[in-house]
Amino acid sequence: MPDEQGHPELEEIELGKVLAALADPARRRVIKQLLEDEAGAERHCTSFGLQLSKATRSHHFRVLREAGLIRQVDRGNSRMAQLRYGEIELRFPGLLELIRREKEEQASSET
Amino acid sequence: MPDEQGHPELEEIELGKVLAALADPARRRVIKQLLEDEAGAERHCTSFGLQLSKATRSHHFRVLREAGLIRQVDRGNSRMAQLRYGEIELRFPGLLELIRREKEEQASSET
DNA sequence: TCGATGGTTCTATGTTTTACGAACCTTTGT
DNA sequence: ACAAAGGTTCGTAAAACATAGAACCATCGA
Repeated sequence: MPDEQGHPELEEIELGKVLAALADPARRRVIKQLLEDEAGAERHCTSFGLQLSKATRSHHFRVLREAGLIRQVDRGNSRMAQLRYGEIELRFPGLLELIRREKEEQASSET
Repeated sequence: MPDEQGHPELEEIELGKVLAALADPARRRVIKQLLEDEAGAERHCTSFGLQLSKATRSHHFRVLREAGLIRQVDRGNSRMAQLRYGEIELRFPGLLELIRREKEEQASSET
């Protein structure tokens, strides 16, 4: 079962949910940016340049979190996002590389 | 542009569409079964054990085709489905392996 | 030729997803 | 204590999606 903050354990991460989470261009964009940072980097949720209201942003981060792709850590007032790289790589080896390689225009110009 | 039957060319296959196609358990099930056959095998569309009306089945096969995951070939009365394994592997190496490895219960018991 | 078979398309319906404003909660900083 | 800042949740509206029945169009086989 997910922890109090809604993070699934490694074994609970489901391929279906992960694929659904990554099917959205905005969420893929978040993951892509996290992939460009150094391992374990934490990023502020507003730092991804998403042209969305904060309610919608919150929604997308929830989907990513519940799918198991990111971990959200409370840092006082803010909530930082961290890619669960090692775990995802362990569970679905190669998946994140495919996301990383996608051209940026493709992810943003999608229908 | 897609060919007359709606098959995208290799370069036109988009990660977003592929992920969206694979996010559905029924469609993932089809791909999984195709992965179990020998390379290049053709399967009859009714042979996947989908508990769905033929209209819905047709819809799912269309999504798979337009995403570029399968090729549909007319064989007289029937339309056979063929996994575009080599092409997908070329474009998104490792992706199909992830699908193959997913446990069957997980794919079918999803919400 | 004609009925049965296999598939697609159209239309309709219910569900899910995306999106946003408004209200709300918490922490920070003064 | 209180206002500002960062996020979540709620209510809601619009779009997208899954599903199936019905009409339709081929092809196959008798």
